[in-house]
Parts: sequence; C-alpha cells; structure tokens
Amino acid sequence: MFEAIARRSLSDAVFHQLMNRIVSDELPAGSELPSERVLCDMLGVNRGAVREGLKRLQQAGLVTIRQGGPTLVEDYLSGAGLELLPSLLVDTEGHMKVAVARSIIRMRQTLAPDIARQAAQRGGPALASELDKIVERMRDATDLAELQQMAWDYWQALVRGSGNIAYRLAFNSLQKTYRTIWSLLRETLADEFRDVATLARLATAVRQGDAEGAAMCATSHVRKGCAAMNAVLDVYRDAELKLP
Amino acid sequence: MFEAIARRSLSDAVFHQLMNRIVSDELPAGSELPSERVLCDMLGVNRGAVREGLKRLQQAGLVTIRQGGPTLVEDYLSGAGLELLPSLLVDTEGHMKVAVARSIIRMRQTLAPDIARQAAQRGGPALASELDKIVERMRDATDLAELQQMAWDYWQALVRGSGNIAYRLAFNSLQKTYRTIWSLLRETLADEFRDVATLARLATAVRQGDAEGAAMCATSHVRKGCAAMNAVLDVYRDAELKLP
DNA sequence: CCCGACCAACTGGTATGATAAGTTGACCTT
DNA sequence: AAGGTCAACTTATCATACCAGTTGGTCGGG
Repeated sequence: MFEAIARRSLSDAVFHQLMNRIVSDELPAGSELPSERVLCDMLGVNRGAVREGLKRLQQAGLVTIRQGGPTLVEDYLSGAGLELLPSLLVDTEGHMKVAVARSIIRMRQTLAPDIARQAAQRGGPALASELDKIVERMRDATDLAELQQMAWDYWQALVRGSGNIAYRLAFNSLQKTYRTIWSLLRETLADEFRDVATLARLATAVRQGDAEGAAMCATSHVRKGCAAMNAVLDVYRDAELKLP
Repeated sequence: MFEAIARRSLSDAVFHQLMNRIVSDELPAGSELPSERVLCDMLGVNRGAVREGLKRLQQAGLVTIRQGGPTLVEDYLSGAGLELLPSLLVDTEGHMKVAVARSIIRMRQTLAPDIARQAAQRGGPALASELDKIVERMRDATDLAELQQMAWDYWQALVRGSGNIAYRLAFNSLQKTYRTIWSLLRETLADEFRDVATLARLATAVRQGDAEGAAMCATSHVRKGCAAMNAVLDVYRDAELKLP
C-alpha cells in the first residue's frame, strides 16, 4: 500500500546525474569534466559531495581522475562492469532500451542451464529439499506478485546451491537490473512463473544428481519466459519501451 | 623493465582495507562498523577520506549506511556484483582462492560458445575481417606474452561483435579479474593461446554466419585452456595457491 | 636553435572546524 | 501499556584552509 520515501544523498545525486549524462552520450568518451570546484558551482553543492560522486564514477570505470589534470570520461562499454546494467536498461525518462533487454534475456538463457547443471552436481539433497519447499509454496500461491517473488527465490537458491561464486555475483547484478522493471516482468513472464511443474522436475533432478536432466529442465523453463519477453520486445523493434 | 610507481589515495586505501576485511570475514555480515569519527582516529586519516571509502563500499553493496545509525556490513555474496570478483580471487597476501578460480573458468566455458554464436549471427564480414587480422598477427607472434594479449584482443573483438551488452559488461568484469593473475595464466593457458587454427576456423564461421559452427569452435578452443587450468588447480585441491 | 631549470596557475588530495538532520533508547507522562 | 519528550548518539552537509602533483609557459645557458 505505502512505499518507503526515497531519500538520496547529494553525492548520490551527483553520481547519478553524471552517470546518466555519460551513458546517454551527453558526456561522450574522451571529453573532459569540469574541475571539482567548477562542478560545485554548477551543481550547487559542496566539494565533498562532488568528490564522493566522482570517486564512485571512477570505481564504476566511467571516468579516470588524475591529480593536476582534468577528469576524463571513459568509454563505459569498455570500462564498466555488469553493475552498470540497471542504468543502461532504463534511462532517466523511464524508457527501456530494447537492445539491452534482449542482451539480458540471452544471458539468462545461456547461464540458466549451467547453473542448474552445477547445482545438480553439487547441491545434494539439502538443496533439493529447499527447492521442493519453495515449489510447494508456489503451488499454493494465488497472487501473481507472490509467485514472481517465489520464482526468484527458487533461482536464488539454485544459484547458491551451485557453489559457483561467479554465477552468484552475476546473479546479484542481474537481480538489481530485474528490479528496475519488476512490474513489467510480472505480466510478461506470468506463464513462466506458473510453470511450477518444470521447477518441481528440476528439484527432483537436483536430488538425483542428474546434471543433464536439470540443465534440460532449466532450458525448457526459461525458454517460455524468454520467448514471451522477446515477443513483447518485437513490437517495439529497436525502439524504446515506455515503462508504466 | 621499469614499472610505474603505484600511488593510491587515502580513500582508496580506506576502501580496500575495509573491503578486504569484509571479504575475509574479519568483518562478518551483520556486524557494525565504527562511526566515521572513530574510524578517522583508528585509520589516522581525515573524515573526507573515510566517507569516500564508505560511500564506495556502499556502492559495491558491501555495507549499508544509515544516517543516525551505525553502518552495517552486508553479506557480500548476496549484495555484491561481478565487479567484486578480482578481490575475491586473490586475497591480501597474494593467495589465489581455488574455488573462485574454478567458478570463473566455468563461467567462461559457458559463455564463450554463445558469445561466438551471437557474433556469427550479428557480426558479419566486418567482424570476420577484424578477427582474421588478429589471427594473422598471432601467427607471426614469437613472444608468449604478445600472444596472450592478442588472444585477449580476439575475444574482446568477438564480444564487441556479438552486440550483446550484457556479455560485454560481464567480459569487462572478467578482464579485470584475469589481469590480477595475468602472468599465471600466461603459462597455464599457453596451449590455448597457440591454438590459433581454431580461432581462424571461428573467424571463418563468423564470416559465413554459421552460428553453430562458431559455437563449436569456441567450445573446443576454450576447453583446452579450461582443462589446463583445472589440472593446475587440482594440485591445490580446495587450498590456496601462492602467486609469484 | 635546443635543452633544461624555473615558476605561476591550474588540477585533485587532505585536513579541520562547525552546523544540520536523522536514529535510537531511556524516561516520563497519561 | 501507549505515546510523547528529550538527550546522546549517528551520518550529512558545508566552508575554508592548505598540501601536492601536472601543465604550460618563460627564461637563460649551452
């Protein structure tokens, strides 16, 4: 019903404003940022806030800071990591970039089977029980929003159970990205969420240590959602999709 | 011969010290950090430096900062993104975590074929020519270090050509990770680097738009390196590998 | 002419103080 | 017991110094 009041610090505001200007090519790669003191005047904040924002841009690989020289904008496609994905998917006006969305779908489609495979190899009955428990709750779910959250919990458990740290970190980055379009995904992926049967079969495969069976379950499960998502995106071919 | 003098700012030092203490569980999830002022005393730096470091920890998903309350350490396996991988792979004493290394190898093995597949679908002759050019230079290479760099350039071009933004960002994160063990990889992956023939076949598949052929080339190419790497890691089963 | 020393005017980096604003928990009132 | 009040924390912000590195010039000796 009620949602938390969003509060952002000044340095957050500095960071996001500059990041958005960079990813929108308003500040192209190779261009110079104004000096810290000038930025203070332009943004109307103190130097500490500007410095914190710039340091975070540097950490994100979007700029390089040199003492004595100007701060340079880097090519974010070459320097930034997966954590930039949420900002690339949705721009400041709330438009979703279709090309980015397709990229994410593809990555999910590629990783999901191997996550399931490795989970079956290393998860054991403990993981299988955990998955079964989530499946049970999904069977009883009435609300689609609940179902969506539980489907996510299922994958979170699977990734944890895979014991693959790289997958887990990538999954975290993807989660933050999904959250930006969470409500849109709810309707689009509804059929995938309701495909509890396949998730149950996947859990069984995990229990039996059937790696290839688990991978096949994962493949067929995410195929549903990927197809639905691509169908939605096809309507907007290479355009931008206005989010509600 | 000579290498650049590494200089790090105080806020960098603060960030890295705290990050290392968090990923080494010296500061476990749920624990509270000292207040900014106390940290200033303990670390012997000014508050600005501490604040910049803390803000970066927050951005990395390692802590949550609340005004009025203590700064809490988060579970980095649940909150951090792929950009944390370099810090997890090698600890402060220069020991490589074998489990992390295996995770990365697996991710590479999973993503590589689909990167090649998508590159073949979308790269076209322009990409193929670029790849051919790199292959030619690799054939002439004498130094293993040069070969390593060019092999990397090859994959960089392939990922760019795939047009998949998510892959590209993940690739950037992986690159920063590889760089931390660059010299170790040189010897271990030597056989993969010398397998220029398969890269040439992959380029041909890209030129012909043969997606599945490209994927198969990629699979067989990275299999060599992955096997070699796993063989090295097997010696150190679940232990840590001291880097030179 | 060239090269190096020098210097002034930038740049970011550090330090310190004061003030505002949010959180918490004890305590007191009703 | 529920709710209001307040003191003692915390982080957030601001302002102003000064330190340190880079840059680009001028200048003088080879």
